[in-house]
Amino acid sequence: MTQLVWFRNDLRVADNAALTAACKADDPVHACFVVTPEQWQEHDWSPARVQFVIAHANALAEDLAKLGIPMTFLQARRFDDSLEPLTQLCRDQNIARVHFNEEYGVNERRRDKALKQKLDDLDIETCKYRDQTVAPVGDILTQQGEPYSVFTPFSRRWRSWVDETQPTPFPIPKAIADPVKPARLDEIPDAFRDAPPALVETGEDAAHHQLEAFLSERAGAYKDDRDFPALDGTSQLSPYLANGVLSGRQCLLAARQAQGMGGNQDGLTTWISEIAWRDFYVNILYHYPRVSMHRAFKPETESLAWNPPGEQFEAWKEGRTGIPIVDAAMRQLNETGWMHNRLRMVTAMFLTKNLFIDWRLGEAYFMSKLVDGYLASNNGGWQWSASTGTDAAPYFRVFNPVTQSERFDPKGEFVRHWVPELAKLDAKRIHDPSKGGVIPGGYPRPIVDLKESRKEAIAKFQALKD
DNA sequence: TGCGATTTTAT
DNA sequence: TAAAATCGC
Repeated sequence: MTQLVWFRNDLRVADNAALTAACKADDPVHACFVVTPEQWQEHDWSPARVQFVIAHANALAEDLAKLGIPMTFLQARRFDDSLEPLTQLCRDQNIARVHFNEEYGVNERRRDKALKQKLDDLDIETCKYRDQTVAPVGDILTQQGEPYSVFTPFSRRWRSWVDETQPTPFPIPKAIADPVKPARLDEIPDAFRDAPPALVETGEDAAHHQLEAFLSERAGAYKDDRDFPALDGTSQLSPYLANGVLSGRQCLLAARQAQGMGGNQDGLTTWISEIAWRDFYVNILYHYPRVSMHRAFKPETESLAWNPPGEQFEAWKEGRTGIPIVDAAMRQLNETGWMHNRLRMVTAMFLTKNLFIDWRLGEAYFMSKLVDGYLASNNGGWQWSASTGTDAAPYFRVFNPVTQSERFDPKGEFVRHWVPELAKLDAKRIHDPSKGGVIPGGYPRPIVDLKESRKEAIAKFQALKD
């Protein structure tokens, strides 16, 4: 009776429901991971993310090898092509049960359903686990048994679920056999060769060190510092979370322990609510699959006539809009594969409201660059900014990127770092160099009038009501 | 986590 | 008369 664990978006040995279940019986355990480059391209995975995933799939194979669990790396072009090698592996290894943790994108769900049917025919059992979130997906519901579509009541319910349930992470399974030689993926698929340098260290241990360092050194100031992109105010754990090297549950438990030890309660509470946001958006994806099918959560916004993406879209992508904070943020994204969260909102709102370009194009571009690209959160964030989503920004509440820059980068340090053309401007002028004085050579004038475009966007949303 | 116009309030 | 509160997009 050999057990197979299929790893996908859960590249960890600690706190892994599928792995824990597979190791429970006294049976041999095998592991596998499927490389699907064309599917990844269709899903706009970035080179940074693919390289992160491959590095962590290798690290996982090493950790599993120490537990006596051999890893097989399978190759397929797309999800559809992955069923055949998976079932072949099951036959070769005489697998009795396949264990995996659920994923919630439509293509992933279709793939898993098709695999289950195939395995049923072969008399192989399929065991799936709701391990992507802190509270199992689908369990946080209103008193009427409906899914929440507003964050605040969701998070209240989520918090009391956490208090009642006191979830604890699964420990790393004990070794089930002698160590084996780890398998290794050496090839990076061609499309993903060109990536920025790794943002964070590789491996589950490194992820846990970073979590501990954040909680002991910076989480206390999180509430005060997290909105200032020039500060090191955020946890920087998102690449690990997005790809399952860390679980939300591990982060939550570590944060609650830090709270119990008297850490700054406000900072930790604010950070915990970010973990709740992650669960919230995964639940939205689960209950409303249309959001992962390029559809708006709010159907009436489907009729908005977005501007065709032309030169303005190119300028946004490349960080030459003439709005310094937008350009600084886009250059940070392009050069590092990561963007500060406040700036994700600022740049997304600028694209969707001031340039009035379809949020789907921005969503796809972010995915194509981010090392922490995570369907649920990225889609949720974009639809929030575009006012097409659940609990979205009201359409009339449009960020002014210059005001945001003055408020959250008051000395202009962040802008100065990423837009060196403007380095000589003082803190008064750097947020809006087109306002009086000479614009430094090579830096463009704003490609859009912020005031006018804001008014037009509000009018277009207003017209939906008539 | 908006902004600007208008009305009300404090002195 | 200026600051604060309120209103509507």
